[in-house]
Amino acid sequence: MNRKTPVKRVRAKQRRLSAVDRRSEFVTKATELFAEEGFGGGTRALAHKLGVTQPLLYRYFPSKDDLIKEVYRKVYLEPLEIGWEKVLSDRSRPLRVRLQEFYEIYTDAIFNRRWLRIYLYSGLKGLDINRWYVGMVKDKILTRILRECRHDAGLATQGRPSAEELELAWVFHGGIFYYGVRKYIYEAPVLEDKAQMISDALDIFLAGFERMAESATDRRRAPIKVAG
Amino acid sequence: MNRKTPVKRVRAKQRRLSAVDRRSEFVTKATELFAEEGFGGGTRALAHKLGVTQPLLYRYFPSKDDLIKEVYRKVYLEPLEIGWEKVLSDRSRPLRVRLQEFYEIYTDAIFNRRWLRIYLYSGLKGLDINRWYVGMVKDKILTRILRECRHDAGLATQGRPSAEELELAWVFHGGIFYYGVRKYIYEAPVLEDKAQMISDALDIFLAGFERMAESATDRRRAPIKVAG
DNA sequence: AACTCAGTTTATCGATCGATCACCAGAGAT
DNA sequence: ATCTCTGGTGATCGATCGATAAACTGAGTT
Repeated sequence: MNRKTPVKRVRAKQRRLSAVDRRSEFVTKATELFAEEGFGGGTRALAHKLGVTQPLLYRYFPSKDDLIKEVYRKVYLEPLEIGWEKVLSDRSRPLRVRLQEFYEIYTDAIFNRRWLRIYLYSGLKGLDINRWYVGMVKDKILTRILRECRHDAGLATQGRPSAEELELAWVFHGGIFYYGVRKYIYEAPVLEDKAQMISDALDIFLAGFERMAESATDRRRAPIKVAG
Repeated sequence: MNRKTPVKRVRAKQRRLSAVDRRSEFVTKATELFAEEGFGGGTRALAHKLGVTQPLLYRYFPSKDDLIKEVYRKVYLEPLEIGWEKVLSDRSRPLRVRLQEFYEIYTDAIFNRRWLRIYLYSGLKGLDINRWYVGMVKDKILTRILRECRHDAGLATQGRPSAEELELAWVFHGGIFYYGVRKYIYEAPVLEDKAQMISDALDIFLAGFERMAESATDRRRAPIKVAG
């Protein structure tokens, strides 16, 4: 072993891809990696997942941060492609059925390990896109649900929902969301029948909304609150 | 400037602390740091927060991981010091009042940026302590609440709650928890009156539980579910 | 057969990370 | 005044990080 053996370096069969394919493969695998390791996941580990070397990343993205932004875009925008608004607003079907179907579709889209973990990691970073998403949920989902509920209860559907109504909807929505967190982040045992969980949650939400609507018609402000 | 000036290196006034004080100061500041930066936060940044040098950390902790474990212990065990069970189980007071008070105390303890962020970060790491905490919530809080609810509704309080009951309680609990996440993690606007939010959430949960209890006495299994 | 050019690799840089070691400093005991 | 014990510092190591520069490779064009 005193001679520098010219081993010819059997290079792993270099798999060439088109630029667009390679780029999207980077984003896909980066989503997987960052979902597991957080955004601190290394560029070398990412390259390894693709079976390429690390500097190749920088032919497609100026920096790791740009790659991360692409991951955000993909993760946040992907589930939005399904048309939600229609399901909620189609008044030819009963409200209860619409809500059930909407939340089954919505949770089918976001209840998976990848989406939830990326969402939580990005939330902890306090990025604008996360605030944008929360605002979107409020405007496109909760406000719409409340409007339909008011319509269904024979109330005026004008203007914005009250802060208390909105909070009610948030607690309901958050309760369902937390089911996904428990199952896919904490990996805790949950009620297997997701549709049943949604149905039960809807039962109590709708009952609660009716109760609130009734007391709101009686008095101007419902003094339900019990002193702590 | 051609001579090596012996500037005498005015060393920052070395603030000596007792071993126990310094150690606990490390844990406290580490909690702050890790809450903001995640557990990837650097040991040098931590030392800087104490106004000491980085190697000093290793006189008190064998490794960064041991420090992290200490942070876990402190964060997870601190809010447990308040006696919860008593508030929930004191049947001399109305159930509604007990639940309201319990959740006000509980959320006072955990609804702050530090606790919630450490909790989420540790949850994403999938550590045992996180599973332990979730199990604790289930056994010490939700199961107890359900037992009191059953007692209040004149039902049998034997044995474990059904999976569906438990899920109902989880959705309720998760809805309240998500209020804290929205406020302190997403920093989104929330209904300012936390007690009001708890009161409203309790209203719909209790109404929902009664409904469920009624249908459970009628039929053996409530076929409420609407096909999706 | 020689040329071209886009996809990929090798080698390496500077910064930062957790961790180790030898040494320093100062309050209390003798 | 000296010794001792302990909290604290300075210097530095090896590993790993994101990023850059230059060289290589091979299918398509001429």
